[in-house]
Amino acid sequence: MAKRSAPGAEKGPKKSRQQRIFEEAVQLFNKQGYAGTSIRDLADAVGILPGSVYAHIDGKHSILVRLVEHGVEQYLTGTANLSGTAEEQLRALIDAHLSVIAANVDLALVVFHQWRHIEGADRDRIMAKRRSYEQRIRDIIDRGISSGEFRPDIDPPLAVLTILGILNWVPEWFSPNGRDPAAAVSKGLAQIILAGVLN
Amino acid sequence: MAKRSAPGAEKGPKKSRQQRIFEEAVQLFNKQGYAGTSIRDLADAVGILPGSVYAHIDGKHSILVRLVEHGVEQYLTGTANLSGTAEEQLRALIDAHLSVIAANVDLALVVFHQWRHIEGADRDRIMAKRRSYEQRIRDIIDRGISSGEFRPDIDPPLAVLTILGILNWVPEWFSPNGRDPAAAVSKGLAQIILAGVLN
DNA sequence: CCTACCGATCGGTAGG
DNA sequence: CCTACCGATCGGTAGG
Repeated sequence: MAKRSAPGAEKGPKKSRQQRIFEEAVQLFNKQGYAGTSIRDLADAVGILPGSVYAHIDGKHSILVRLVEHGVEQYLTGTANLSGTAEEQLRALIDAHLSVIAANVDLALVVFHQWRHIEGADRDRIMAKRRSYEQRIRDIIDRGISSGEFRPDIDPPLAVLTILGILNWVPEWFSPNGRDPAAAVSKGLAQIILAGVLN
Repeated sequence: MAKRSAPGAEKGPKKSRQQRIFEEAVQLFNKQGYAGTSIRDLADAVGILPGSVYAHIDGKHSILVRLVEHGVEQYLTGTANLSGTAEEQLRALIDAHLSVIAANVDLALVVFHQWRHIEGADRDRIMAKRRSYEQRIRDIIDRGISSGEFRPDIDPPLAVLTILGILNWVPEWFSPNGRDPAAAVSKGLAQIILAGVLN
């Protein structure tokens, strides 16, 4: 009875049931893992019966692929238009990366932990996008070394992995409701990262 | 027939079947996740029947708890006796941490990805050990700032999370058979980390 | 989105 | 460590 309210009475924007399923999947995949989450768990979470889930999705696996791929793409689109000096570009990338994480920490955790459950062509496609993002960082490092902004003794591949490690570890501890807002974390991490690479 | 050879004929040291189960569990948990790995998978991997697995272990969950707890403890024991200046201690910790990872990258991945499947008292106990390790890093940072070795404008909690991020991201890309030996990675990461904190 | 259901697989156990 | 088995749950489907 309380389920259906008048269309104009809802507080937030209307969410499709499919959208609800994806959102609940993020929480459940995070808590129980992909394999440990059943279609029945998902159905319970959105308030429908197990068989009805298939009216909205192709299968359990396609939920995971869509979540991870969409998640990865956010990092790419957030850093599509970098300009300025290498230092400015690196600062902008750090900020964009942390904005994506902070916007949905749970999705970030799904992206980094559950992608191993994806195989074959889906995995190849997603990995290619991740590598493309890593290359974006690599290009900034190379440019910074060439321009003399960054220390010449830096090992570029290792620097990329270091920066990725710092940034991708953030979802493990960051809380949107914690005492550190995302902007403060971004500023602090940018300071540490830049201190390590600047000439 | 080929299964049982004369006791002295084996190449490596004798491994108990229990040990074999734990080793195969590391691989399987990594590939399929804890929930996605069945007792039957484990039994197949060690060459016994599903029911026989319970002659060696208490249950599926106890395998996970033991792997993760043992894994976490390695980081603590590897850094139990640090001495010298803050810089020396930090270098030693980085080296010890990477030695533990390099000794068993797959176990490291299980530790960092599968601990979420552990709940209750087991989880509390393991998390306490993790926090104890983090405090060990924190103490080094604090000491380095006090002594003037490290930059005074460092945010200690953030520095700890940065270092943990760099180190704990290593299992995601490190290959023991890759072109970078563990010692080279340790040296490179130490250089980058120290550059970020040294005064 | 529900009813009703499928074959497969799950963790685990009794008794040897 | 095997034989033989248990009740529970799994992803997914036909037909409405």
